[in-house]
Amino acid sequence: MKKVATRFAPSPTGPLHIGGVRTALFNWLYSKNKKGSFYLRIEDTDKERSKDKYKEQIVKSLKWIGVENDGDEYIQSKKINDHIKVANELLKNGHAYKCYCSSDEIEEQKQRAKQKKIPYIYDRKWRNKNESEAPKDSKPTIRFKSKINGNTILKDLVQGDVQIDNNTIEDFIILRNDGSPTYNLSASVDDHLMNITHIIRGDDHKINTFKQMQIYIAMKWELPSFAHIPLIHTTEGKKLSKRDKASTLDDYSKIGIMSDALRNYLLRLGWSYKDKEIFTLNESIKYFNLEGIGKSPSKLDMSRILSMNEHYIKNIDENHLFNQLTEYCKLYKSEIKSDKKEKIKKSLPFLKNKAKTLEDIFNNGQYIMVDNVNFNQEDIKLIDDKAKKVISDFNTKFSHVNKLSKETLEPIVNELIKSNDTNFKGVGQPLRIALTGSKFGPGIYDIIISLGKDEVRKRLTNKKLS
RNA sequence: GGUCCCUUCGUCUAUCGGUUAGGACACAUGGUUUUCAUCCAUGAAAGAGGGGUUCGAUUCCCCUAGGGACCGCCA
Repeated sequence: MKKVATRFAPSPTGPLHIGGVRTALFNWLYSKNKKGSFYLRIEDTDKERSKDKYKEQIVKSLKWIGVENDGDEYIQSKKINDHIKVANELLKNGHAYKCYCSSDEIEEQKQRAKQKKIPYIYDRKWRNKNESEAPKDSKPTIRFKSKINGNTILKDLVQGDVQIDNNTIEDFIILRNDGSPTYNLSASVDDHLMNITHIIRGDDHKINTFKQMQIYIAMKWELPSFAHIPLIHTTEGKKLSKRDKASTLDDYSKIGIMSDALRNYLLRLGWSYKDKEIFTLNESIKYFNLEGIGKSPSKLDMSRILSMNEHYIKNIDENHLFNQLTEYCKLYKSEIKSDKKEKIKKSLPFLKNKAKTLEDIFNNGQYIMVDNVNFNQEDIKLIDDKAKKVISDFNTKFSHVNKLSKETLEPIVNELIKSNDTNFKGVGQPLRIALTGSKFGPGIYDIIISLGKDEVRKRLTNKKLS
């Protein structure tokens, strides 16, 4: 058995969206499961649209989600000569021919086909014409001589046997009239040269596969296996595109989605293993297979992403969570001041309890991170004379407490409930507003302990409360 | 329009001819609770339609309908 090799081959012409990330993930997982290799190939032969910043974004995205390529990135534009060499070989052995049609001529044919509502397919005009009839001063394109008769069966590892009439595949261009190779040529040559054994890619490539298979066959190369995975759809049911909102990884990381959670979500989108929902990285490598990939497209569902993230927030190691949080704050919010870090870390057990995202934890922990309380304009109105008395009464008794814990604080609160003839809310709410600026938030004892004695006393004597 | 693909709760899915069609998210209700949450329990919720094949079809085949992808000298 040949060693399994997969690849992910994006073109750096736009930001990588999560459909691409999932394709990369599946390729990577498959290769790791088979103890094979996974390569990253940058298909940058469209010089006009390829941008370095997109390439960097792609590399960064894959790294973020945990997909690592073996070896260096393969830069397609550096291999153009290999592609041209193959084109010439195909030309020499009769599998390709020169086409002298001008682009205007082709364009006209397409228009005509559109008007007549018949499918456009290149009319193979130059397939059998003699070179001597070629117009002068006209540079030809090189077209692949596709099969006209019979049919081809693609044994797709996800979709099963897919049969197509050969005459529906046109004589596609492999070399432009400027001599540069086109996608189908470059991709097949590279896949062959890289010894790719399994090509796992989006369903939208299926027609290309039939073209590329013909190149393989004409060159007498050993065919790789193909697996076409269903596309990810938007909630409207259309193919996800770069223009769609919330389609890049950054769109998710900036709202505080963690990479492990998104990886797990993407893994389960279109793939399943029994009833298992949560997969560690190692488990996903261990269980991933092509049989588990479904045949129908799946829609993106934000609430599932959120709940997956919530699961990870509540279950991962707290040190790890803290690191993720500090990194997140640094990147997208404001860096947590060093004197607040320890307080935040200790408070994570309850801060994370009501969070679906890192952003939620940031918001929940805001009261610890700030030096001065930001009062909610509506909530501060709840501080009436009665509340003020509760606050100052509490402060008096609190000043005698040395060790902060629920056990030492609860008696004080209970006393105040009695002496002020109120209920827990009558005490808890004013204190919460005084300490955090909002009537919503963590439990009052958690707040007090997280802030520390000095900070609590400082906040309880805030002039805005008197 | 042509070619190809798809179709189980709202969503992601399990089922590989015999199940009260299972799980998860979301939703609803109840309980716990000091606010907001968490947590726990319960509930509602699906085989697109029609033909076959079979003792028996969600499962296999065909047709219809609906949805999607592709149809570049882009990748």
